[in-house]
Amino acid sequence: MSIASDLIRGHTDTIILARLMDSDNYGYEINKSIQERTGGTYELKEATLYTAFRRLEQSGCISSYWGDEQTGARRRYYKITESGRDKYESLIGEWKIAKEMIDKLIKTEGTQ
Amino acid sequence: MSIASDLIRGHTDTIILARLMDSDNYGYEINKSIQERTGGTYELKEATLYTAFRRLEQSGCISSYWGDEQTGARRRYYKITESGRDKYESLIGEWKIAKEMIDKLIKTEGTQ
DNA sequence: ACACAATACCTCGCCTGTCAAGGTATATTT
DNA sequence: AAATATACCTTGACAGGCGAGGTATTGTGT
Repeated sequence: MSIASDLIRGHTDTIILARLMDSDNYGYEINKSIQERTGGTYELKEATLYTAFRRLEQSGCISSYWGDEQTGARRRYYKITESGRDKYESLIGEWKIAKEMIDKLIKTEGTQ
Repeated sequence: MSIASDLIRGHTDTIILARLMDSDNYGYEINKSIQERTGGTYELKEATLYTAFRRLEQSGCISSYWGDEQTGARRRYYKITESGRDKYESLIGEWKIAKEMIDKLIKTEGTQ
């Protein structure tokens, strides 16, 4: 397994929502853009990715529609909803808190 | 559930190992020290804590022994092993990488 | 012409970690 | 006598990640 797969767990939704903040996009491309951002270090597994899409759609954070490609494989595009944008902002906030908390917790120096 | 329980997932082992780097300690006290460090914001649930102890002991990161208290409830003390110290250092390294990676992945700005 | 890789989607079932809910036993406080 | 705090533990359910499998279309290499 790669370096940090378990550490990323719980951030999948945030990562996907972030990719949809600027513009609609489809699964395969979203995944590639994630790989590019980490220089190939990290990639969402397809099963994880599509599971997350279902979860996010069910909870109203994203909606989906089929693209009208004349050629090539069909693409399902995802669009972030207003509620999804709110969710993203709140997840970002949680991450900031969690980051500080973890840093506090994994250091060896005594309290204070 | 509290703010960031799912985001901490995967760091439990690191958090526990960190608490044992300086000195041996027992479960209940370890958990209290974790609560104190976050000002009560976060606490490991007991089931999670003891599951983690089993896991860490099985993988050779910690060893355990019963304290010789003359009074009060019995205490099982945990001691970090050499291999546990190595593991801790490597987990810290992974955290640094993961932290940067997540920061890259959850931002909305374009690549580069 | 034919095989293979790449694009693009999807599901099933296992594994692992978390945790609610329950339990035990001792010591102290009310 | 009852409640609280200390201190340990297990069981079973649940959720997320992902390996392994699948479908269909288009482009590339020989």
